[in-house]
Amino acid sequence: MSPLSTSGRRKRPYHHGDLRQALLDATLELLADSGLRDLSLRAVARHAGVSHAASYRHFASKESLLAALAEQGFRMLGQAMSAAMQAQADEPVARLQAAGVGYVSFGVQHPQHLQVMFGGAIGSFEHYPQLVEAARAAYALLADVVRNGIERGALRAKDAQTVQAAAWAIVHGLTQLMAGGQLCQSDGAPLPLAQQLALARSVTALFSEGLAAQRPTGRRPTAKTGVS
Amino acid sequence: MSPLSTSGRRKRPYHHGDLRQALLDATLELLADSGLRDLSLRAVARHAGVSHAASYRHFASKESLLAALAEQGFRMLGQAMSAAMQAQADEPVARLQAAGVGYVSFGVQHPQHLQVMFGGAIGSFEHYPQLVEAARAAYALLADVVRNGIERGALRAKDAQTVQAAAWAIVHGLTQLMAGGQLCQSDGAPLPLAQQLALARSVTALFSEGLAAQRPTGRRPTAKTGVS
DNA sequence: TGTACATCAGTGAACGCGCGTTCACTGATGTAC
DNA sequence: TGTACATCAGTGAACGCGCGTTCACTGATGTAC
Repeated sequence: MSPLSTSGRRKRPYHHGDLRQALLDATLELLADSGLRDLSLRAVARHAGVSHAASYRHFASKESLLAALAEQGFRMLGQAMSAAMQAQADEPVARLQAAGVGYVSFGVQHPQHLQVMFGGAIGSFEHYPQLVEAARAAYALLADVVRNGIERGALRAKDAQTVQAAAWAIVHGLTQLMAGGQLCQSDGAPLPLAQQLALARSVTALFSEGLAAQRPTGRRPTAKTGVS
Repeated sequence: MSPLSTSGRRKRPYHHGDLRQALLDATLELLADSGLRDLSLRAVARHAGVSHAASYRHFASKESLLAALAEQGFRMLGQAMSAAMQAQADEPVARLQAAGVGYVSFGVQHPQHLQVMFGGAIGSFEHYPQLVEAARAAYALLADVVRNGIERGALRAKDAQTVQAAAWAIVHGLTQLMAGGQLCQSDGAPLPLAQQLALARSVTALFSEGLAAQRPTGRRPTAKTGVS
């Protein structure tokens, strides 16, 4: 990216090349180390190797840097859900589950983005129209797959809004609980990624099968069922 | 509480009476006004009408004050779930739903507690054993009603852990999305309390009925169902 | 190809601020005798 | 009932700090001619 190699003791060129992205990257690294609470704009600049005033060439304020990162996060979330759904046949229950797994999968793999998106760092989304739009678009993916499933008679319908809220809530809650360390191993250590994804699959399966107009195996409880 | 009335220009007695609780209350009020991000111990003391050093007679640090508040929150959460369940007959599906409504109801009515409990203000719960215990106890209520329902054959069983995680996730997610303002009216205004509770009831009903071993009305889709 | 000049990215010093925490203190309380 | 004294809750000044933001500046780039 930078015109001169930074290796070999060459002094860093006066112009950075892509400081905007470098600041966003530095922010993610600091968030991974110490969390939102302790994040400062000065530390971000320090981490990116520039003076702390330099960031004002790219972001109007600390909050607007975080808003840019949150926007990036919502786009990534949308892509994660889309990609997961496209790997499915055109079957509403399977697509709903896939979208849910995509949501959780994004969240547990990008907890820094999650913090900025949902951690209350941004006073009001309304000041950042592109952020509002990105968030809306991500939610719409989930809402659409639910609405479509209901219209096609594949999902039990109360009103669509209830089902949409429920679908959002379960994947959001699972993501937050795992990323926040509340849902963890019995010794308190966070679940390894593979187990997080496995839990995401089984929870979303439970939910979307419970929502299916027909029970998958007919009308008896699932094959796996057994009273212990 | 205070031995002399504070009205009538009587000067405030030197000893407060119950400064500990007054500091907790002041914290809640400031959280309601401006959120965790801007909360300072000095402002809390100012709000409670004492010098900013006084709080160190009651809390070792800012974080330990927040931990005390979080602990209080988890106890309230547990009470809200217990109370809601006790209003039900001894029927697992209804009790699960009631516990869920209790969870959401607590959260949307005490968003300041929620921030302290789940907002990342406390670096590590492990430093506060009573907090860990209160959080564990609250979760156990939800986990127990699920386990009991499965053992009695009233809830479909994958493994109990999946169902417990799913139950926790859906009520937690719904709470966070409503308290955080993400789940709101079409004009962006937060839902009024009555609608929040109504949504809590319908979402938890959808979930717990989807989980019931038998569909409530037999084996056809719910009475309300209709393709739009 | 060479030069003047507008543009703009990054610098470094400075502003003013409020923070968390510590400390030696003072005022009030209650208990032992 | 009265007094000495230990206890402890609250005070106010101080410490040291890093923060977000602004400003006049300088170095680099690229374009018009």
